Amino acid sequence: MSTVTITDVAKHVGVSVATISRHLSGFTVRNEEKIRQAIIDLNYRPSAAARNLKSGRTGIIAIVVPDITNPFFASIVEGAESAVGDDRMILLVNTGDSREREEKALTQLFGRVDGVIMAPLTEDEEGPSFFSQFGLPIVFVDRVTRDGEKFSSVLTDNSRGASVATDYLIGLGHTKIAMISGPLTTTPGKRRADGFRASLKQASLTPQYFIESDFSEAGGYAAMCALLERDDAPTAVFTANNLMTIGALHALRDRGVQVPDQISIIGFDDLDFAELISPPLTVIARDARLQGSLAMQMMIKHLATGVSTPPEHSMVDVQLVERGSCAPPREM
Amino acid sequence: MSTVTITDVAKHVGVSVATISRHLSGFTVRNEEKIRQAIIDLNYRPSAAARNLKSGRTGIIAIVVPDITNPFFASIVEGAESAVGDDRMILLVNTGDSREREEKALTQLFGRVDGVIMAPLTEDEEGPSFFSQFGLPIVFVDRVTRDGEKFSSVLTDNSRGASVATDYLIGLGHTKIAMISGPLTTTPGKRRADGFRASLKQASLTPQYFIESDFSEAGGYAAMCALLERDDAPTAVFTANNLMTIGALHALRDRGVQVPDQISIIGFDDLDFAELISPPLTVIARDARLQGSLAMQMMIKHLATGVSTPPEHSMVDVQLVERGSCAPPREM
DNA sequence: AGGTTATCTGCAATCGTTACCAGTATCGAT
DNA sequence: ATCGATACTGGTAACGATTGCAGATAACCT
Repeated sequence: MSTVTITDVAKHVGVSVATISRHLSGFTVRNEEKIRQAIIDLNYRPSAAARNLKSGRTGIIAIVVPDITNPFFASIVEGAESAVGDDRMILLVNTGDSREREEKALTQLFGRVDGVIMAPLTEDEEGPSFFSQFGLPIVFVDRVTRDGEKFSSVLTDNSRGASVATDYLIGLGHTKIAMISGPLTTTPGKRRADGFRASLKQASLTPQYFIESDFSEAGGYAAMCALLERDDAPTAVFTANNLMTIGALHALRDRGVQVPDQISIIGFDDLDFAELISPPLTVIARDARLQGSLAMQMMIKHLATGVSTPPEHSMVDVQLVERGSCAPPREM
Repeated sequence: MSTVTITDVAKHVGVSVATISRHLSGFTVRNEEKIRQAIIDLNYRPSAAARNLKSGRTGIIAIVVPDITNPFFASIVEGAESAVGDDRMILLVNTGDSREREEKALTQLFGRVDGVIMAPLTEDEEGPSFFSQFGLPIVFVDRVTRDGEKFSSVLTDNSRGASVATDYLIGLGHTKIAMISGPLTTTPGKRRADGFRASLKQASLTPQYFIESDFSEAGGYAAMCALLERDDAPTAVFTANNLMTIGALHALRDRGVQVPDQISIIGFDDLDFAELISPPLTVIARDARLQGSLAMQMMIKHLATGVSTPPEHSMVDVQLVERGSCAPPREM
């Protein structure tokens, strides 16, 4: 099969390997045309492995996500892909949100990739040395670590997003407002919970309907069921991510609870089909594709300017997309 | 930084590099414990590039998809990830369904990966030599090429799926049945159209409402609009993939057309939120995760058994998931 | 003790490319 | 004709790991 090396091409043309190499690197050489032809004739493709070994670079950037089937992360990846350029490729790692797999991935990634974009949910618990030890450029997406000063990041204003959602419900007249939260050990989980609590406090309400869940559809379902079983059920609920929103909606549907007549619901992160749901879903939206693209741009810039450049941080905005799943409480 | 080589470790322990290498490869050597300690102390990680160069293997398998934000492909990738094992990783290429990017990817992939799982929509037009020239093991997902005998594949019974959908609509009493088809240049596009036509013919109906679209949400939207503008509009529509189904539903919603009262709709490929739509969407479903996992298993098996093994082909089944978006035609 | 395995070791070649170094041909200017 | 500058060229040492070979040491047997 295709085990043609630069030496074969050199022999075929009758020049040295150095000349072929120079041609490949874009320098002008004497037998341009003959070389070009020989490369095609022999079906020669430079060995990426050998190049990596010499240059120390691989042209591959890794993206670590907890769950690629979550539309939010799929969009992150797609955004990153769109910004990756012609000379680099993306290596995807799906951790299933397991800390162990994440760590193993980082170890395996070393030497295979030039940098890593990390968009997982788990919070760093290892302290400052953990990520630094790998000696890899890292850009974090929506995650804060104790290594914060050393790595770039693309963040969401999570607490503001949660506040906007909560304020919106308060503005509609709700007082019995629930939150189905993500794990408080994660950056987005914690920040969104903070925003929720802050808004309630501002309105002199207490967070009596706060449930910590796990960002999964099943978790959202279970949490919603728990809320509905209370004697004094809430009239509005804020779900902290897209999957839990879907789970909660399933629960409401299964119980025959009418939205927004009996309960209002607002989710964090938009969904492609939010308008198709009945009623159309009101959400806090942000541009995931942009976040992915921004992260990739940072990485490329970092790779170009060298290791010594100080880390950058950018914050993408959130906005309320009002559709039909929230209304004033029925009876007050 | 971490530019520790095997030589450094060898010096540190006071043995030759060969010994370290053997330890790394699992052979028993004399100073096990000292070596283990030195590796930790120096934070040594073997260079993947050097290993690749020697062994000719990278431990990376590429997956080429047209659009990672399409839930179907996200599930394919997730399934493949789940089957990849501890010693390999996945490199993702998002082609945006561009034939050009696909070809470029294949070129770049050579030498970087041990094999490629191709799940793109574009049909091979280059003839038998195109994929073979790269000398890479390839497993195709839901795609037939002229190189068919040389490569393994995981296929869907597309034409049966389309027939089941069409027969279902016919069984409900529909005669004015539309199909919003994918491009006929793609395997799934063509096969699904074939199944649709075959079923109509069986029932002595003519495919007068057949529209060839592009598997995109916008395409589905436009096609649905075109159908609705006809004087003699269809009473049922079969959309050939998930994105076009979403587009068609948006069109119906925007026009205020009631489903299933005024029109019945059945889609190909299930959606997470199909039950949340009102009415819940009836679809032809298949197990995308399984397809991805199967493809990866084939690849790993192929890599293990060597190049000479004959290609395998497997076919995953489709099934009708009846929900609420189809009903008998109102007026006949 | 002597001989035979068995086990481990270091040396050095190798993988395919790039980059440094020195060498040669070509050219124009004197 | 000589000189220097310019433009290419080929030889070769890296890059960091693996592996066949042969030598060394230890273990075992008679």
